[in-house]
Amino acid sequence: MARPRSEDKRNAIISAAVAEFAVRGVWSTPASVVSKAAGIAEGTLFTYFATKEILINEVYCALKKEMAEVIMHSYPRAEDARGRFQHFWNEYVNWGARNPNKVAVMGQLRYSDQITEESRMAGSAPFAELSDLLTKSMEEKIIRPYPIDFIGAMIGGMAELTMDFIARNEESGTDYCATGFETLWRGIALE
Amino acid sequence: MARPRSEDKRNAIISAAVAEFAVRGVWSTPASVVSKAAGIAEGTLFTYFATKEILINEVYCALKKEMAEVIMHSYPRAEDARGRFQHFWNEYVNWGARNPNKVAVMGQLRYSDQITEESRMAGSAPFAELSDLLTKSMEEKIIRPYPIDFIGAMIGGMAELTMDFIARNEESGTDYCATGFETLWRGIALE
Amino acid sequence: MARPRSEDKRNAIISAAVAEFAVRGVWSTPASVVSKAAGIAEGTLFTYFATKEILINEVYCALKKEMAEVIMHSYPRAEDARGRFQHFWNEYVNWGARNPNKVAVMGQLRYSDQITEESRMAGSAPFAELSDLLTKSMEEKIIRPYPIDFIGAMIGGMAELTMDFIARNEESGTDYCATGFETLWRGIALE
Amino acid sequence: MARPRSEDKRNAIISAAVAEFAVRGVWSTPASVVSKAAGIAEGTLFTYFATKEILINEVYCALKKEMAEVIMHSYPRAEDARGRFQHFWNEYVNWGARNPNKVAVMGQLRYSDQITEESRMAGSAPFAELSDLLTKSMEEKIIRPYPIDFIGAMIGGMAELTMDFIARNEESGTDYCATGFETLWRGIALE
DNA sequence: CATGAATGAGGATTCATTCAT
DNA sequence: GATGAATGAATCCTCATTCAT
Repeated sequence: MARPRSEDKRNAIISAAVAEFAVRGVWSTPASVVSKAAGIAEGTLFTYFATKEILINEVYCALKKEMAEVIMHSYPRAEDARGRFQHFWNEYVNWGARNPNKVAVMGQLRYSDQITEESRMAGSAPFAELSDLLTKSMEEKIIRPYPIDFIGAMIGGMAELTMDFIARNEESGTDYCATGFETLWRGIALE
Repeated sequence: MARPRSEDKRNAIISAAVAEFAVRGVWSTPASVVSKAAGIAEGTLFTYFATKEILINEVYCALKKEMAEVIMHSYPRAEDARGRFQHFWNEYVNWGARNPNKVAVMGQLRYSDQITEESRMAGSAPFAELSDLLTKSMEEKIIRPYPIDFIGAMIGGMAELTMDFIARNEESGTDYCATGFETLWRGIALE
Repeated sequence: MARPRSEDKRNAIISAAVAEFAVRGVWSTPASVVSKAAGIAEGTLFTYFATKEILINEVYCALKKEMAEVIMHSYPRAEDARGRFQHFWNEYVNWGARNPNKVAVMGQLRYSDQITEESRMAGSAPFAELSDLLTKSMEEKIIRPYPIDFIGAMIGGMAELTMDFIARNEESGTDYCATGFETLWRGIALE
Repeated sequence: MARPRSEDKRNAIISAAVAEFAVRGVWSTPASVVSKAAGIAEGTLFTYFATKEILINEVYCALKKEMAEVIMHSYPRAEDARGRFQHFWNEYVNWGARNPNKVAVMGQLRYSDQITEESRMAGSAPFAELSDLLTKSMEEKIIRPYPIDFIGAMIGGMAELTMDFIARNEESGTDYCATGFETLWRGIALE
């Protein structure tokens, strides 16, 4: 299967898919709506993504990749553990607050069984450094000795919840980002 | 008098819907699959639930109601705040761990815009006492003065994540229920 | 098949059917709507009329019979041909103008192939005397020597059209009934 | 460019619809029967006519248009009023006699409330010249001063009835077309 | 006999995917 | 490669009729 010509078109499709999926729901959005939103013909979509399921998986991976890029771009390898956690938290939460559509789509996809194991692995790869940070911090008794994936899930879950609050309560004076991080940190940090 | 409408059949439909929705996804499960699983004719489903959307809302309400019953059944009004939070946590988390299907369906439904405002209100009504507990505890400086709905969301989110871990790691020796609660409590409690 | 108990209920069903058929169309009106309008249970309708098709045929016959009764009730056997034609015309047209629902339903049924030959014959029987009048008038050179069924159809068609105009233009000052008859009579009368 | 939408196919659908509607009734003919008769897949019908209701309206307009073309094609603007009326009558009646299916369908659609006001206007537009003829003839005291729409309805009603007789009595020696016109003309003409 | 729940064969669409142009 | 018409299986829902109560 040769790569189709235009990378631009591929991206347009993914963007359109995210926008439509967020509003209409992943499972209720016909492929034809995505292609129309992307400004291409119905059939063209299938030269870029052979099936709708593949498109969905690619959307998932694209979103994960974008997230990773945003977060890792300025990852402060020089700071201490807490600082690095906070950096991760801030970048992730703020990215989510700025991109509620993307968060909504990730929410629909995260536990879907249409996402292949392959996609999940591809999606989590860019976060390896974070995983390292977790392991090291635990060895150094900075955070509590709980199962790593459980802590990871708690961080992720709390962050998503937090970005959701920010996006839905823009006018509120509360600094959900800071509040969320403090709560989490008190929960997992030693001492 | 004709055959009365059977409460059993209604329940069978809801159970079947939960089972199928959990496995195939709410939006990908045809009404015909639900009726077959419930052991009734396709048309019969629609004498109990006029549309699929209504069925979905009723499933949501039924699940919320069941959760509330399980949790509130033995709610220890005599204990102190922490004890009552812990009771809520334990009952909720363990119910979820025992009923991963139901949790999966609730997860798909929670943010769906097919759930009407009416259903949401009906679903949250039985949890009024919990909401009280939250307010009072905050007034009494037992928990931190964060926005109540934010704290509520954190409790709910952490609990769901925890029950998910229990269900998926049954063999593990970790006491996720306790770990989760401690983490949460350190995060939100004052002192 | 024994005749079911209540003649009242039978009539209620037919009235309800006429009312609903007129508004919603014969073919778009579910039997359940008719039974509800008649104030009986869905199943009960079928003890009075075994199938919907039979109900439709019975409605047709009932309407024809009512028309005949109204027209023939005061049929002036003493008058001359023109007078008798005019009587027929007036009674028919005015009945139709007073009962637009019934006219609408007859209009839908007249050419339907769901009306059996049997129903058609039963429906035309009460008009035998009129048929006689036509034959005699032709023999006596009062009306033109055209095929009798053609003249009959012209009378019927003009009358229906006229009653329709009356019903739909109640406020108009025009005496459609007289105008229609004059037009018809000039057309078919000799001299 | 993809396959262009085929005008032939569109026409085939309309023809098939007329044929099936005439035999089975407009409301009792499933869309699937029409598509099969037209030799296309069920889904294809809906790329030409988004809903069955739209198909029905298009059938109505197509029939009206065809009628108008047949009648107006050789409209004798040079002749006197009676001649022009007669031309209209002859063309209309003979077209109807040759196309009993189309007449049957028009009969079902004429008073249906599924025909939109838009369709009715589109359908009556080509007959404007006829409407003029009516108005002028009345001003010139050629026909009687009755409401124009009433006269129009009488002409139409008598014509339909006449074409119906021709179609159903082909073997008969009677010249229904002439008989019908004479009857009508005596009825509406002055003098 | 009256009731209305139960049934399941349709019926009008919808939509992922294919394929002629 | 791009297009969008063509396809037909699948879906939600309707409704005439049956039958348990």
